[in-house]
Amino acid sequence: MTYANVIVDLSAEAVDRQFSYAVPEGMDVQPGQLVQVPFGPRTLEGFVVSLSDSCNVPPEKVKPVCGVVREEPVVLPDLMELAEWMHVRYLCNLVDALRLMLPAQMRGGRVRERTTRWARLNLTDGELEAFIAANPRAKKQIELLKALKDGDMETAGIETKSALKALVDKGAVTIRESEQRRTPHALSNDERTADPALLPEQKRAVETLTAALSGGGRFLLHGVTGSGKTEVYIRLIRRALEMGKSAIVLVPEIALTPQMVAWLHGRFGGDAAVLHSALSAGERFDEWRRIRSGEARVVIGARSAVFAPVQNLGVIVVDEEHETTYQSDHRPRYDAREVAWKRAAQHGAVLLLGSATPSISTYMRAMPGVRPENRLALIELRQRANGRPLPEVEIVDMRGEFERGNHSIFSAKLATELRACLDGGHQAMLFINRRGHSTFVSCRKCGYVVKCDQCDVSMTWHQAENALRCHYCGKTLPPPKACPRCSSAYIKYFGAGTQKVQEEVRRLFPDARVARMDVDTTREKDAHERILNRFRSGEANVLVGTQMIAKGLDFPNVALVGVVAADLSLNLPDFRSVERTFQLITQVAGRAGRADVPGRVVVQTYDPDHYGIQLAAAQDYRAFYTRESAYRRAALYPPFTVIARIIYSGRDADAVQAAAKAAEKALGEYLDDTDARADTIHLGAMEAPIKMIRGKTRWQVLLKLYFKADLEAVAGKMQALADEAPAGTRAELEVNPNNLF
DNA sequence: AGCACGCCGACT
DNA sequence: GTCGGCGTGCTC
Repeated sequence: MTYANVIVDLSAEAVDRQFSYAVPEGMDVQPGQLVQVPFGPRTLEGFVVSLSDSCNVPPEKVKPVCGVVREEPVVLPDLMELAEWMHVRYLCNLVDALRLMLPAQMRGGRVRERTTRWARLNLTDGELEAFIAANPRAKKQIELLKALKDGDMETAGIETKSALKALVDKGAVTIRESEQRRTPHALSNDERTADPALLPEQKRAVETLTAALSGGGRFLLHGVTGSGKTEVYIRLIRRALEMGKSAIVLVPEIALTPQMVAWLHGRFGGDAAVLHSALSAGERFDEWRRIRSGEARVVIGARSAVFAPVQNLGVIVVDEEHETTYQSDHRPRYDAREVAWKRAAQHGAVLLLGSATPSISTYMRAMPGVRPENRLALIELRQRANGRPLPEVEIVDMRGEFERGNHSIFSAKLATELRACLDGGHQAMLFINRRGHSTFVSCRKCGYVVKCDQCDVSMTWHQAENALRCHYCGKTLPPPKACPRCSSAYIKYFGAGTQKVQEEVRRLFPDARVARMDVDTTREKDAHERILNRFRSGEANVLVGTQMIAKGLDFPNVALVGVVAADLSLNLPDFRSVERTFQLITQVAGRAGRADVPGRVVVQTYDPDHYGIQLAAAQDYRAFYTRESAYRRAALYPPFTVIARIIYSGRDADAVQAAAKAAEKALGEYLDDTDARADTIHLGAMEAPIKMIRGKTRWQVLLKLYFKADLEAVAGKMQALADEAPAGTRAELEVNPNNLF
């Protein structure tokens, strides 16, 4: 007797274990398959994790597998192993990890191959004539038969369905099915673009990397903006394909990197598959199948593409490695960079992390003294591919502007540069890391600031709908006419967002054609592309935007980049705020001067001496790394410690606080009992920096762990505490989260 | 996750 | 006296 050990497709800790089912005679069940099994009173889908000839469950309890959802296994052995690794690493249910391995719609059999049905003539010429003679009155049928003599027809295109049915019943016509792919892009190989020449630096990088294709290796490609990292990826992938291997390219967000997609498509044509959230269920499924079958061997996608079912993996590229989107913010809370590391190791593949501004923790692994198993080899590209120098960056002290009576959001310097840029027929990008018009609304008499009553954040004024909006829960309010606290009429709108910048450009430069790109203007489908196309074509000559415009864009005619308010991200209550600011300024500055037009960058700040801003302006990553890592080490922040927290939330503020306090106490006792106290800093229970979101009070229990601490054990304990959150409260464990708000 | 079993309050 | 609240336990 064969038994199938199945994980049922239910995400609950209580059922996240193997259940054994008998495999009925004649049913072909394999590991990795999706099957249907009886579970209590109902029938569920489940993943077969293994087969065995015996089982240790009383025989009367064992029920049979009732069917297979798909013939071929959906989770290949390597991905099964990866899921098991994630289950341990991220303290998630195994089923949560398994679910990532296939398109969501595939579970529950909600998508299948799309098939086209074709009608084919099943008669010889002689039989056809005999048919006509025998059925002279069947005009429609005869017409159809004659049409089919010229070749098969799609049944969808045949109007006389009754005639077709009659012919099929008589055996004169047969129906065959063919699989049709809903591939969103069909680029033939002859549309491919040619290879540009490589600089010596790029060439050496490609050589080093391709040498590692046979045995594997881990690399950090640190290349200044515009240094041609993409070209290095492409050459490496090409060599992998030549060796019969496949490649995965991870990008932060497909919608924001249309150019990367276009480049890969242009170079790899039909060998490339794209996975992104905007695909329809059918398209996603078909792309997945193209990868699964080996038809597509280059996969590009956001973080979940790290689970693409490629065979014979040769390389995983993680572009813009420092981006926070590689960390999932919901369960399972995996980090695609870590998963990529693990998956590359499984296959002896090359892992290539690329960035102009690597995260501090990644760069640290490329420094001497790191243990070999954690080590990344550093490859540097110091020159821009076009031979141009990096753009010149000027810092403007906005305090001085204010003293000189310039209360505008543009310094004299930025205004002059923008004027010159437009007069020269060039384009400009203005970056401000905040959407909306005014960032907060406050009473000049009593200092009251309008906050969302559901969230602990100030509300932003949006001009288009003349409403105050909360950027956390989306709630809107009409702007107050008088102060809600002191009734004074002196209500003032402070701070600037993208809308205000756009408005000011229009006011001060009537001849400018301004496009704006932020969450508000890109809600509609394809809006990203439309806005970028307007700018690329020159229809717009100023692009105002949030971080969306900071990454990866390559517009040759951009001569000026303005960072309108560099401090916005600097003063956030998070230990990574300086790192974020440095990355943003460096990245956005890199958008200027990418082709023949020299680039200029103006950075406006109220904190001009801050090292984050100074070193970003100097575009000196190494100096920034040295400074920032010294700070992290001294302040015991990651990557020198691990921060773990349980975040409690719920409508009942007292219950949330009590739950957090109880967990604090339980955790403290655990640390004492296990002698882990010395390896950790127990910061205890406290209100979260944002005390409320969507009407739910938030408390956190914070812990820092030194390297020597047993992370797995302590995090396991914290997960157990989170799982025991009392009714009415929710608890979530976060290990090194993206932000600590 | 569901669903059943099971022990204490307000109601036809 | 019953109907039903949701606490605990089980699903191969």
